[in-house]
Amino acid sequence: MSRKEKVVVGMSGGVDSSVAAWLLKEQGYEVIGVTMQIWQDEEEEVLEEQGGCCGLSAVEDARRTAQLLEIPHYVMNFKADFKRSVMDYFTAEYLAGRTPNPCIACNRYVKWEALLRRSLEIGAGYIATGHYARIKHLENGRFCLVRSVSAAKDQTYALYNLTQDQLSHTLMPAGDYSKEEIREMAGRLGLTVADKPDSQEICFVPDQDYAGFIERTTGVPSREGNFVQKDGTILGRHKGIIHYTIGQRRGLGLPMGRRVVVTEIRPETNEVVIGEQEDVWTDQLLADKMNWMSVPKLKGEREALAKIRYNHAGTPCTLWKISQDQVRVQFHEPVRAVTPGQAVVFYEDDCVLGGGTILK
RNA sequence: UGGGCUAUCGCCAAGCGGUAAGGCACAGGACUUUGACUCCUGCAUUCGCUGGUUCAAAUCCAGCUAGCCCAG
Repeated sequence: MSRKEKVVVGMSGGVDSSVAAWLLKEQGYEVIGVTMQIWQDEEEEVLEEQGGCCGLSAVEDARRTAQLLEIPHYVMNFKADFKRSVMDYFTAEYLAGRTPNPCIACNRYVKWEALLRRSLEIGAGYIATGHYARIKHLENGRFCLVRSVSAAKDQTYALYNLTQDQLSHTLMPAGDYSKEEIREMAGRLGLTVADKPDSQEICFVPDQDYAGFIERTTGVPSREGNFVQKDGTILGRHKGIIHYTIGQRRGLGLPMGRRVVVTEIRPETNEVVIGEQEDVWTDQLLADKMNWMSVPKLKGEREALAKIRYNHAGTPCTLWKISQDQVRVQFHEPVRAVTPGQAVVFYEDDCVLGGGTILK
């Protein structure tokens, strides 16, 4: 007799992963719900009202949902992995003058590495999440992420860094539906989390003060420095480079009479360069730490659509390999605020070609 | 202290007798599984001070105070 395939669903306590668990159960899988403890201290359930992909009353919500779906539910501790791969990386990047994307690191190293490993250990063949993305097994044997059916809610950008091995053990049932449909299903199922707000912001910084978080965890207050113009003219004092990112205009406190923005961060001299809005538009970038998805590697020149941040519709571009791990990108039209540390993800139609980290 | 000029929200700045534009900054909200961006809303019962003239003054007059410029 063929036993049902076992799949571990990462249940955050939100609507998406809850419905994902139900969908998989409907599809005949033996579903096991797992809630990952990644940063929150049990006692701190106080701040956790806002909802979130990785926080809170998460455990309670997930447990209740699992009960309703009649699937087993476990809580697993991944705090050490999360601290090392996400929080420490996050802090180090900011201190180096770059702007990290913690969600991408969390997906790659915590959800799809630590969780997958443990899931395989307990006999599961797959892990699944509530991400809005689909996975396609291509004719060339590669696994590739495909944008979710609704362009309005597509999370492939944050998942570009998954490896082939990880993808081969992954299911993303939510990608076949729109957010509205998911909520509707949750409502029909009577899930209490049906109307839970979407998660947002950095989950491990509940008060939104990420700079304060960095100062608290490192124990080092950020160092003030100068706001300068490209030519070196000093315009004022800044609160420390970790407070800024390329293209930022609010929070500068510079009454210049016009909207000015951060154009460059110089960790060596602790300077933040201020320029005009148009200075922050460019038509090329350099990326490294490439992860290829639909192809084993890049050869020659290639046309694609590039997203340089989570909320970016994408801009057509041409890319070239300049070394085994780096690519140069020429956009067909200027893009705003290319930011070192952020990810650039390439798409061919709806399929993720690959992606990397923006160098400059 | 001879002459001239200027004093309006944190910064810049309209206003020229009829009951305080605007920009920047700032705050709040929307958007968002990162940071940003963007969008929306709010932001001087008061115009350096004190008197005066007017039905009515930030706008006219006088004095005072402060700053700037030119002479010394």
